[in-house]
Amino acid sequence: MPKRLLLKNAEIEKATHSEYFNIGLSVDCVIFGYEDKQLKVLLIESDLEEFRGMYSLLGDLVRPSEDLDEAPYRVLIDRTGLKDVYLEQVHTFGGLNRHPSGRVVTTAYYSLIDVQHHELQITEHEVHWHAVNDIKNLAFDHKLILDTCLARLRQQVMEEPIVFNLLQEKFSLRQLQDLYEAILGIELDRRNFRKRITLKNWLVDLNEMEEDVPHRPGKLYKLRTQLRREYRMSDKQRMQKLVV
Amino acid sequence: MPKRLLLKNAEIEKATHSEYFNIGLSVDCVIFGYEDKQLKVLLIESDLEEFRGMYSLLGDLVRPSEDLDEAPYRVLIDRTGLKDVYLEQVHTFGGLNRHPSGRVVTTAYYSLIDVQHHELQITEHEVHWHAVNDIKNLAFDHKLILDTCLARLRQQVMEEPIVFNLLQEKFSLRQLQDLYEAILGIELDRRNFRKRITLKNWLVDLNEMEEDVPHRPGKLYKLRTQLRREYRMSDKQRMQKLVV
DNA sequence: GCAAAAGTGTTAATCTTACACCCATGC
DNA sequence: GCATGGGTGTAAGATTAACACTTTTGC
Repeated sequence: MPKRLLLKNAEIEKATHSEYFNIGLSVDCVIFGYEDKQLKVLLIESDLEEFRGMYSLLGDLVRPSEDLDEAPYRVLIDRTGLKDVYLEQVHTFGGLNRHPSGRVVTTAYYSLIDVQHHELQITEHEVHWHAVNDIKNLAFDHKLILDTCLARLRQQVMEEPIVFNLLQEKFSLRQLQDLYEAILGIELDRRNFRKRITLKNWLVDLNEMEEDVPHRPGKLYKLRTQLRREYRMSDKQRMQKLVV
Repeated sequence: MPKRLLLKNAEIEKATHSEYFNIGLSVDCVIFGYEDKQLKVLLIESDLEEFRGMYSLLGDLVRPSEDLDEAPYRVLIDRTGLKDVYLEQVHTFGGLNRHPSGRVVTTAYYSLIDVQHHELQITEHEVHWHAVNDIKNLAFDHKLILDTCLARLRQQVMEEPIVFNLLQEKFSLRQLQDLYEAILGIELDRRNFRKRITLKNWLVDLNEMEEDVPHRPGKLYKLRTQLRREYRMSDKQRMQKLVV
């Protein structure tokens, strides 16, 4: 007899499977910043004995009454004081033994923030910026998570104007190029770079110049206002916009 | 006093947060197939009262002792009898009220299978192929999941030789082009299509001809063996290969 | 005047697109 | 012999890659 013909309601379904509601769910944030011409990521010294002396990403368990996509915002606000950050879900890691506390599945997000943002406050003194290139290993499977997010960032950066979240509002083309080079890990031709950026029509010429540079100052630009609005949003918010 | 300086061990950490281990985790599979020049997806009539008469994706709760990435394989084997399928994790959906049974977060995968595979057996008679283009709505948030997976498939298809998982081993260029058109929803120029495919060097000419076609038969090709090995693997397996 | 970086254009190569005719087969 | 799709090449346009010199400023 095909049991599927008997409709169940959701309450019965839940009771039947209650033993399955026994997996922890967390989010981990790869918070990228840009400083000293290097791509950096915010890490905290692990507070677990098992990973003494190692660093880990910033994350937290998802609360039972919070949307999955809200959790990384909470983490960002708690750890950096910043809201309205750019956030993108990347991948969910669910290996059986990835966490010593038991079964914890984690959804990884990456975030781009301006390290000079006036509201940025990293209060905990165990939290620091680390150059991505210098990171050899991390607690848990966080090195894999970092690598996955970095690969995704590199891919996205070629297509959409998201890197501006890593810069202050005003920047020169040289600063922008340095940033692309830091993210992609390659050198770019200056003329071709400027041509491509111009073609994309992302920028507004501010008719201002750099100041206090020990050489000929460059022009300052900013991201077009409409794009800045669009690409400071998370992918979730963009997705909702698509639906409307 | 900064509490973070007191190292916790994992056991204490778990005890502290036990109330958080109260979220269900499931996987949902968007199983794509190709038949009658249409992209199809495998759906089941919902067995929940709340969604009576609606269809939903094939999914299941993740077992406490199973890797997240193994769960969709189990679903595939249970529902289709197929193993070694192409599977790719796409996105995790964790809205608060997405499931009437309570808090269930789901990780969506898409899969590509050959509807003519000799081992394919869809035993449950509530499970059927549906043309993707005809699907207007689904139970839960499954329409959103389907759309997200379709968008990802369209993107991947342009870059990597994965569509061959939807075809039998031998195929003509016409069949291949029809498939691309079905997935992308656009028409392609035959000459340019053949040129691009030739350039990519994905195919081996089998020196065989189509049979039983009511017109001039086309040549048959297959995917190069090495690529077939690589791209029948899931992204998890490919990722592991990268690490080695 | 020298060091440092800004700013700028052209050419060759590659890739993409659009497009039309003859050919082989089944009926 | 006719209907159906198989098979093929070329030219124009767009994109990308490589490459060097002059200008402006701070010191």
